[in-house]
Amino acid sequence: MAARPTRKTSKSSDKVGVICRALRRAIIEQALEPGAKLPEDALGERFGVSRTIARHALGQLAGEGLVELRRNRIAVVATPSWQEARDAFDIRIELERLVVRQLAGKLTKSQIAELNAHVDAEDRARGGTDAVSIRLATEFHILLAQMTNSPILVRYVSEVAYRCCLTLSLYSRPHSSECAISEHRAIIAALAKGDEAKVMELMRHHLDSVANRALVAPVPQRGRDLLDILAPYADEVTGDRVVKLPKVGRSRP
Amino acid sequence: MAARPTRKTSKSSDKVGVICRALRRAIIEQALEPGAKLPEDALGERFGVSRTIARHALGQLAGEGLVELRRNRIAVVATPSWQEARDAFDIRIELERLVVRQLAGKLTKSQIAELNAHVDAEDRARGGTDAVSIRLATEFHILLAQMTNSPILVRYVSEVAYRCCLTLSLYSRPHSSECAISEHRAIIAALAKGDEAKVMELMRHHLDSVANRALVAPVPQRGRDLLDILAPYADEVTGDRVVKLPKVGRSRP
DNA sequence: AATACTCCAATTGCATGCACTTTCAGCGGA
DNA sequence: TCCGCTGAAAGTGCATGCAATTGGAGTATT
Repeated sequence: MAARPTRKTSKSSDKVGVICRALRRAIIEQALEPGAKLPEDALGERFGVSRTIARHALGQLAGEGLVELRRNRIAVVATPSWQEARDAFDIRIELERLVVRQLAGKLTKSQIAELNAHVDAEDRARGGTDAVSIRLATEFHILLAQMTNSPILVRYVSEVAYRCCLTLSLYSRPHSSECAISEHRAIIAALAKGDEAKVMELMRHHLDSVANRALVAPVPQRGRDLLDILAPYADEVTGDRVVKLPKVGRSRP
Repeated sequence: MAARPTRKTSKSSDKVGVICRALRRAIIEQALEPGAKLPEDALGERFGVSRTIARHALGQLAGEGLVELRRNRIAVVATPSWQEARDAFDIRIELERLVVRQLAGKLTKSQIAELNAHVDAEDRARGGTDAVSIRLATEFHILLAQMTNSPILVRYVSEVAYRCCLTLSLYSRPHSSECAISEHRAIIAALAKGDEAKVMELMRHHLDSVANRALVAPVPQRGRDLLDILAPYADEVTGDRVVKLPKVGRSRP
């Protein structure tokens, strides 16, 4: 009757959230490379919402460090420097050691089964693209974090893991997932056994080797980074530009 | 000279940022208690901007965990559960240990002077209100983080420190700043000496004792928490409400 | 040919308006 | 007296419109 004003409000539209998730995924699967432009109009049109919503979503992603938001300029997918990437991994190591410390010996049978199932999926995806492997590997770590039942920890682990994903697409050589997968299995085993010290060390080693495999060159400053290097200097100058950077072949002409 | 289109674009209005900072500060100084309502209209009017901007700012703060955003409802200052507070402190300990690990033995003379000056300020503020003491103590930790030159670390330490501030106002007994201040001094000394292990242990002990002083009761579930406890249950039911919570004396009538 | 200038299209910054949802005071029935 | 109902007020969700800024192609100048 007229007495039921909202029939299925539970469908909480949450358009901003939807767009955030979509963009996040697109970014970590490298469908959107670092530096890719994200105009509000285009996003809005693509997702069937107004600029307002797209804008709001970009704001959230900027808060997570996945998107760079410069005033009056088109938003772009973040391009972390090599040092920032290293910092992100350092933080991630500590956070995820905390995760496994809290989890060691406390997992239920069904949780362990769930973890194993996920790694099986990773295994199955080995034939597919790198992007999918990387996403699945990342989701394994997020799954672990979720099992702590600590929303804050989940948030931070997710964020920093996504950031690390982003850097993989920048600095990584072709991803080799074999070792990552076996290390995931080792971590599950140690968690089940409840060996806290062991699993913390395993996690450190795992993430450290991922980082070292990813961040190959100490500070190579490849290609288009030149633009970003000069950006802060140019921004310092308030009114007029210093040099008009000659053509350096932007990501793609 | 009509050729100078932008005279001082550096005045980047950044209204959203201004509001965020203002609200953040109001929250950590307990001018806005947990649970306080934050209607978009009111904020917009207060800061001389439109609802759009206020809304955007609330979105950012929600991302930082300082504000709770429920669909179609007025935003409120976040009310972390006791467990979330404990989790936040655990994360904070690990992050700040990372900070001092990176900083040990690497501080310049002027940086050490800056830290000492800050603690002096904390000392001077001992006569003032708790709110200011807490804010200064928190800012000491953020200052440390900034000296790592790692934007990511700064962001996470700041966020989690603000969250902890929030919990202090919920669960803390009257703040006694003496020991905190002396511990800050001890940390500076150990940093200057470059004793990495020592300073990491100092930081752990410092934050742990702050947490223990703050989170006194294991899980007392005081007063208005009742509402929050029942909230998820009520939300599960889509259409109609289960019970109409009787008067429980909301924050203030 | 290379550089500087100008102007227009593209895009963001922000406010406002409308539809929908929640809240709550007031009213009527048990 | 207590409970449930109802309608208006308050508040959010979102789209759209306008002003301001930026980027860059085209033109003028050396």
